[in-house]
Amino acid sequence: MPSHYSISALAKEFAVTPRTIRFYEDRGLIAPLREGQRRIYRPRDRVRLKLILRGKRLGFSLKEIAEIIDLYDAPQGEAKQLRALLGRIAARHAELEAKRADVEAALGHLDGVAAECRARLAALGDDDAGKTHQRRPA
Amino acid sequence: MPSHYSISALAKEFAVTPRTIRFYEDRGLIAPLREGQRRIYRPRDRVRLKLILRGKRLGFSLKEIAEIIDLYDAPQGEAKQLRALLGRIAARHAELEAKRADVEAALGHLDGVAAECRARLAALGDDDAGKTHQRRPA
DNA sequence: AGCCTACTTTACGTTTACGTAAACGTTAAT
DNA sequence: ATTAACGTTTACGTAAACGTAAAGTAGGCT
Repeated sequence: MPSHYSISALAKEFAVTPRTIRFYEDRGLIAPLREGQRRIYRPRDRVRLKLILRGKRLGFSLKEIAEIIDLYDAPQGEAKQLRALLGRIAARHAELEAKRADVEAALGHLDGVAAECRARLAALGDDDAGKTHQRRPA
Repeated sequence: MPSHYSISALAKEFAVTPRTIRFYEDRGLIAPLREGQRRIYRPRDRVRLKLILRGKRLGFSLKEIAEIIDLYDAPQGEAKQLRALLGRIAARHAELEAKRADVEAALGHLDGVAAECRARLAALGDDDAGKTHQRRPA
């Protein structure tokens, strides 16, 4: 595991363009070191990029992602601040639980359609309708 | 449960603007009846809207959502088409599973930060650090 | 030296998903 | 009869998240 990366190395690893990574930096989501003009990414920068992309996959905006990542990077401070932090964490937790519920619902719906689909296939006299997902009949 | 809805009724129920609903229609995601000029939404249109908004919350584009909803609305056809449909359903299923994994990972990460946060609170001599999420000490 | 490759900044272009304003029709209430 | 509430179409505006092109820099190879 390298101790630092070039922008194109990271871009390649996560299948994004350098432009994208620079854009995230412009929005304050990531802050690599500089060696002259060039950007040097440490492992922690790599982790941040990973978190950013996961956030994107979950449908968060870059602004929201910035707030979420800040949660991770700020577990210092006094009791009062820590309490406030816990509050914001709880809020994000609730959001994620809601998102999980959405995923479950969508999966349930989809499985329902799949079942109906296989049923129709079976009704058409297809003898191997379960190729894709069904358990083998005992 | 009403047998049909006006655009503003639906808009209010789902906390979106009429403009949004018309836009979805423009993109072919929904197709209400017309009574003269006015749009009349049946329960099935309401369901579609619900599915659209869930898709949005999960980070799908309207184009992807259109394809997904089409899966739900097309479980007819011949064996060959049904098999193709099952294939597309399986692909979407995999996407959703991946999304679920992302949610789980994010929740895990978040819980880790929360735990660390509570630990620091405790270390600061705070006696009630678990207000937000922790189980009561026996 | 000359060229290639990777990196940089600057800036304008593009797509998606709507917001917003204009101008108008229909029904219901005052 | 007029105002209000709700609906319609058309069209331009906008924020987010990049794409893309231009023009320059810096190190390495031959």
